[in-house]
Amino acid sequence: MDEERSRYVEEFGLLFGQFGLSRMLGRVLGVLMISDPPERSAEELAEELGVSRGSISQTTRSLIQMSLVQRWSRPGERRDYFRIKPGAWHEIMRREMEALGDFRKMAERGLDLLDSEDPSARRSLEEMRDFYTYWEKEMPTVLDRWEQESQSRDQKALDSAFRQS
Amino acid sequence: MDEERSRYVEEFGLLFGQFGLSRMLGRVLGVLMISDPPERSAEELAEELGVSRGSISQTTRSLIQMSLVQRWSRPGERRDYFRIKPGAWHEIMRREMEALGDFRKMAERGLDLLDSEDPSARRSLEEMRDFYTYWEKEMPTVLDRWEQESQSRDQKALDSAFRQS
DNA sequence: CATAGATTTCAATAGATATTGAAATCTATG
DNA sequence: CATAGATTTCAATATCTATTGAAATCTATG
Repeated sequence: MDEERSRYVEEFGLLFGQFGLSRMLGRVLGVLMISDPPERSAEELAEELGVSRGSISQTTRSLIQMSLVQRWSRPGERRDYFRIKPGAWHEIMRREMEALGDFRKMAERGLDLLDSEDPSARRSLEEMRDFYTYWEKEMPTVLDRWEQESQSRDQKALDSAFRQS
Repeated sequence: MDEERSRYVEEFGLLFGQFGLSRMLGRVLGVLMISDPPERSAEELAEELGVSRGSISQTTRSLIQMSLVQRWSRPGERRDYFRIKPGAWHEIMRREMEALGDFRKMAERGLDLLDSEDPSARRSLEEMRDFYTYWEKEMPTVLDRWEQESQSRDQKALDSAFRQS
C-alpha cells in the first residue's frame, strides 16, 4: 500500500475515533472502502495495515456483528474475504438513531430524580427530554426517505453483484 | 449526594462515553442537570464527584468552550458558578451535523484515490458520499424546525431567568 | 496595591484500552 | 478422518488517556 493510501486509511481511522468508535474499526473499513477488487482476506488486511492477525480477527468480528462488513468466500478457496456490506452507512446512522432514545430516557430519569417543582431547576432536563423526543420522531422519517430515494441505486448494486457471482 | 444521584451521574458519564465524548464531561453535565438551584461552584462539583479541583477546572473549561455550560457569578461573591447553557442539546446536535461533512469529504477523497473505474470497486464510496450529502442537506432543515417549534419554550425560560435575577 | 480565596496549569502517575503472538481451535479437502 | 491452511482466543504487555495535587497565577476587595 502506497504512502497516500496509508495516510487515507489512518485518517479514516481517526474519523471513526472522533466519532466514538475504535480507530482500528475505521482503519479496516478504510482499507476495504478503497480496495479494488472490493474484498480482502484477513491476511491481506493484516499485511496492508501492519498489524497482527489477532487484531484483524477481533476487528472483523465486530464489523460483521455491527452489520457493516460481510464475509465473502470464493468457491474452491479455503480462505475468507471481507467486504463492505451495502447499506453500511445507513446502518451506522440507524445505530445513532437508537442512541437518541437513551438520551431521552436519561432526561426522564433525571426529572423523576429531581423532585423539585422549581421550573428553573427542571428547565435543562425538560429541554433535553423534548429535544430528543423530537429527534426520535424525525430521524426515522428522514432515514426512510433516504431509503426510498436510493432505491434505484440499490437495485443497480444488486444487479452488479448478480452479474459478478 | 445520595447513592441514587451518584449512580445517575455515573450513567450520564457512561452515556457520554459511548457517544464519543469523555466520561468526565458527562459526569459534570449530569450533576448540573439535576442540581437545584441549577448552578454549582467548582468546589461543589469536585466534592460531589469526589475528584480533584484540577480535573473540574479542565472539564468546565471544555464544556464552556463547547458552549454547553456557562459561568455564573453572583454579585458580592468571589467564587464562580457553572450552569447548563440553554440550547446545550441543540449545540451538541449541531456539532454532530458538522461531522457529517467530514464523512462526505472522506468519501470524496477516497473516490479520487481509487482511480479504478470498476463500478463494483467504487460502489461503497459512492454510497457513502451520497448518503452523507443527503444528511448534510436534511439535518439543518430538521434542526431549524426544532428551533421554531421550541421558540415559545425558550421565551418562557428567558422570562424565568429574568424573574430570578 | 496587598491580601486571601479561588482557579488554573502541568509534570507525574494511576488506570484503562488496544495490540500482540503463540497455542488452541476450526474447516475444507483428498 | 488425517492434514494443513486459516482463524480465533486470550494472557501478557505496550500504549494511550485521565487524573491528581502542589505550585503558579489570577482576581475581587478593603
